[in-house]
Amino acid sequence: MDAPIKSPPPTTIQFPVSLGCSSADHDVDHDHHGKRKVIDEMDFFSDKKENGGGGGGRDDEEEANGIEHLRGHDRLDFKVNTGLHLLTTPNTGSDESVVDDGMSSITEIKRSKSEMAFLQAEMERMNSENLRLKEMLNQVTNNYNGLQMHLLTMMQQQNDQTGGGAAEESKNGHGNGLLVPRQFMDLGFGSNEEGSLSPPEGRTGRDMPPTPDKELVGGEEQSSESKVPKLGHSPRNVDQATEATMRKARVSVRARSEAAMITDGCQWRKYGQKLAKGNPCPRAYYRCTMAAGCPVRKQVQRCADDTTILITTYEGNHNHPLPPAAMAMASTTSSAARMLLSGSMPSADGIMNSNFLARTLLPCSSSMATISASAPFPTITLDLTQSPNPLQFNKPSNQFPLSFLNPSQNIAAGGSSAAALLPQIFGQALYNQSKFSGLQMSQELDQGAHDRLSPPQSSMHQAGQQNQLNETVNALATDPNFTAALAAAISSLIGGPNQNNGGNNGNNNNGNGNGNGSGNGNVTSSNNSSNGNNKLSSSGFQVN
DNA sequence: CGCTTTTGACCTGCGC
DNA sequence: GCGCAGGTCAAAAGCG
Repeated sequence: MDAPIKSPPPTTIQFPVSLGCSSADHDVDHDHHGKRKVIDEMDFFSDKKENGGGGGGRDDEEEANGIEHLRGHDRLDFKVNTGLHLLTTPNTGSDESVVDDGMSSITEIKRSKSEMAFLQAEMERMNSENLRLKEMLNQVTNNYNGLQMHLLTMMQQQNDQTGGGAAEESKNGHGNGLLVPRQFMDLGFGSNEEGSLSPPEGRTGRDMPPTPDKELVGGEEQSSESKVPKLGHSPRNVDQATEATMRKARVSVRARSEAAMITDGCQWRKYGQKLAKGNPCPRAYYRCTMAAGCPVRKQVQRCADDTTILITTYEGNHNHPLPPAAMAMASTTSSAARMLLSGSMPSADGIMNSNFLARTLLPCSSSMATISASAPFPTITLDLTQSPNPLQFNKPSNQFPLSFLNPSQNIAAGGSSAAALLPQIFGQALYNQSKFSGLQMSQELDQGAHDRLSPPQSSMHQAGQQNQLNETVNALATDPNFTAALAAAISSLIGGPNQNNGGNNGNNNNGNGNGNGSGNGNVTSSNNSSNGNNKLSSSGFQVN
């Protein structure tokens, strides 16, 4: 309920990501890169107002009146409202018993006025609280960004010193100024990893990425043979080991959707499909086609137990700038992977550490972020199919069914900006967690950077920032109000208990559709119907 | 015609 | 060594 924040620009926490990406941007992007239109995708970023089915008009009204922007808070408001009403009920009764009919209307007006005043006061209170939370988040974000920038700057300088800088620049296609976007396409470890950025080599004519992991990883493959990376003795070893594992680390996102796949802002090309054992639903393999040689891949498969659950597994880091819509998910998965790796680095207790982190991240739900130790590759699973919070409010089943919502529209329309921030919340929280949990790693990294950066003040400066950030995050993590608010926001955004997919994943029809102008939302669960013979109707598996 | 998807074949790792 | 399963390749087909 941050409605009263009137000026649109500062309505949200200002992440470096340009959240202003409109669906139009998205569409444009798609148009640039391919003619294909996405037909049936679970759109994490469209803010198509699902509840529009029952209350589209209501939404407009409320937004126009500035009554609600965050639905989660809306629920809160509703509760408050209800409570007030209940409290005033006795008065009403007494009034009725005493005052005759002529006076009743006046009394009623008075009562409604006082009620209104109450509500307004309550709203103001909520607003101020909301603002306060936003400021806190802003502060954390700023600290984080500052630190991130600083680290990247140092890494860049380090690269320059080691001769990698030029390559880095040429790869990015920009100068130093690209640090900001970069931090979201690849959180840290920018330097050596770019071995994978080598230009496409002699693959056959198509736009296929030149090399699968083996070639991309190259010499690092040996180091990644051991599933759990060995901690090197030098920071650089740590860096390389982490990079190698980073490519093997996977981030799995479970989301409830009947759409064929989620729209995460990237462009994917399907390169294979398999029937995995134990699951009648085929597993589809995609690789990122936004840049030649991008090592990022993803697997999409439906859950065998519940076919409405879509499991998307990401692997690798993008080596190219991403559109804002893609940055959210990319940063989320990248951060999750980093958290996973940093948490699992110290061999044995790593898993526990990671679980602890997951729990710390989402105190009200240990099941939202789980880490698999048994998988061949370290995998972190973000489960968006469950309602983690006992505070979960009953919401209309159509409300925010499956999508993460489109940041742009959320902001532009003054809609649920928190929804737009969810990936960032995940990503940043995860990343922060990874930093603080795997502290020894980050410290070593920092140390490694410091070793190459003579100025002691830089280390002091960074240490100061680190401490500040540390304190801030610790304070936030231990602040039950914050965690509760965060949990409430997340739980209000992630599908409620009854995401019955009513209206057939209307999450796809955000107005003109996200990158797809044609009939959408008609996912006839083609997966299920056709997976027997390993065939999928094209309508059911359109890719960006 | 160019691009994407499909799909059978192939490669690789792992367990027995 | 063999079989199995996961993952990838690439020719063919489909689509706009």
